Amino acid sequence: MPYAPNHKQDTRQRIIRNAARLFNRKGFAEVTIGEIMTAAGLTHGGFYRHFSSKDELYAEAVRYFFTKGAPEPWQTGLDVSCEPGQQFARFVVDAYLSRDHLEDLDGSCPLIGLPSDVARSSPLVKAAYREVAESMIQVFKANLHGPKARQQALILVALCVGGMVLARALDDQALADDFRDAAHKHILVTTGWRDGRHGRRGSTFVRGIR
Amino acid sequence: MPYAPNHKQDTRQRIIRNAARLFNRKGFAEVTIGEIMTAAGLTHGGFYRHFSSKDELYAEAVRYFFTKGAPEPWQTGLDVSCEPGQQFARFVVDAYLSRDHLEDLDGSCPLIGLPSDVARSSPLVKAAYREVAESMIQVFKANLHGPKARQQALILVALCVGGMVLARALDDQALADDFRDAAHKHILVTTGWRDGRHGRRGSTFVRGIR
DNA sequence: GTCTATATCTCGATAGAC
DNA sequence: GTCTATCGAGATATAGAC
Repeated sequence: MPYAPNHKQDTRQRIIRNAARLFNRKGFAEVTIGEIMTAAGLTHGGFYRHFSSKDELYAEAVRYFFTKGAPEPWQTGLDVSCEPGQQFARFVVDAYLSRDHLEDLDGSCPLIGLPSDVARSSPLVKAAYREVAESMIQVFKANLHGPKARQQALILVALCVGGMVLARALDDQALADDFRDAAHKHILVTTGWRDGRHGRRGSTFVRGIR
Repeated sequence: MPYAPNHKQDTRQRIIRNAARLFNRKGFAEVTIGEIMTAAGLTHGGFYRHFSSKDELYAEAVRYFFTKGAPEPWQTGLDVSCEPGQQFARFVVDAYLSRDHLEDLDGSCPLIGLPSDVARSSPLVKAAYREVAESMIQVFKANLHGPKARQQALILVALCVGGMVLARALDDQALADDFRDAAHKHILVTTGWRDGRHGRRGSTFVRGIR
């Protein structure tokens, strides 16, 4: 018996992990199944023993980010989704709008890596995308107060995603940085989390976040 | 002489117009040249007498929105880019975050229809995308005051784009509406343009905008 | 469970007639 | 300027050996 009991599960996870990376970097249509399988150390013939279609894998790959792919502290926060105080939410904002995150084409949040791809995808994929969005809303909402906590959380998510999506699509790094900084400052000021300085110490603060 | 003097120009414009619509709806990779040419009433063989590659057409299609594709008042504002008062900027925000705009998959602003596609495209395409983004920044900036006018304009753009990009990618219409409304209210309140009611009269206010 | 081999299809781009 | 015809590359998905 040459296969370990959970060998297939491991292989499946390896496929998903590599698919998430490749989809994030190149988009859905531009990645081939053969490419994914090769990256996972397999040949493309065996793909259909794990997934019934490329689309099904796509949904799994989107979900992957917040189940296994996100950095450690983000991970933790998503599980409990109500860490004490504002420390964690502040950490997420810093990390999300950081240059590291902008440049991490492989491992970034799918919310900013795949928005227009998902908008045109199957319900299966959109559902996975919504799960990620809702968990992000929850993270912010848990650290806000008052009756408008949810509405404010939505604004923070829209600002984080909007700022990063634009920064990603722009060839002009100065303009991209302006978008990130403006969004970051505005969030810190309107939430009262801090006086609103970023830029200078932003990148060191979140170094290693991916 | 069976061809009118500007026949080629007209044909070229017809190709671009149909390409913009198809790219917006289906994404870059999912649209074939044959499909575009058929929509323009031609066969795909003649394509390369107008464009040297699919990529070149893509850049033209992105640019098309704000040179010819946007609704009339938006058009006007983009040309002059400094209408008097806040009336025009307010109009743009209403229209941008409207349900009509959300549902207009063919004719929407490329900023929200193609962000992740453009992020992975050639410098040519990204340059066109930047032109659209910068013109939108200008529209807002011209209607804001003080030394922070530009920074505030960036925030408005990020909120408009972020809110709509998320709304587009979500299968849940209630959540999509929440994002649009939250972004809209927040903009009106922080700019002081109005007290911040949307939703109920939002769609009638911008009816006919596309 | 994973391999090789292949059927079937579709695309971008070119060539040459009209 | 636009057509028809076609090349060559590369895709998804399947079949069957091991």
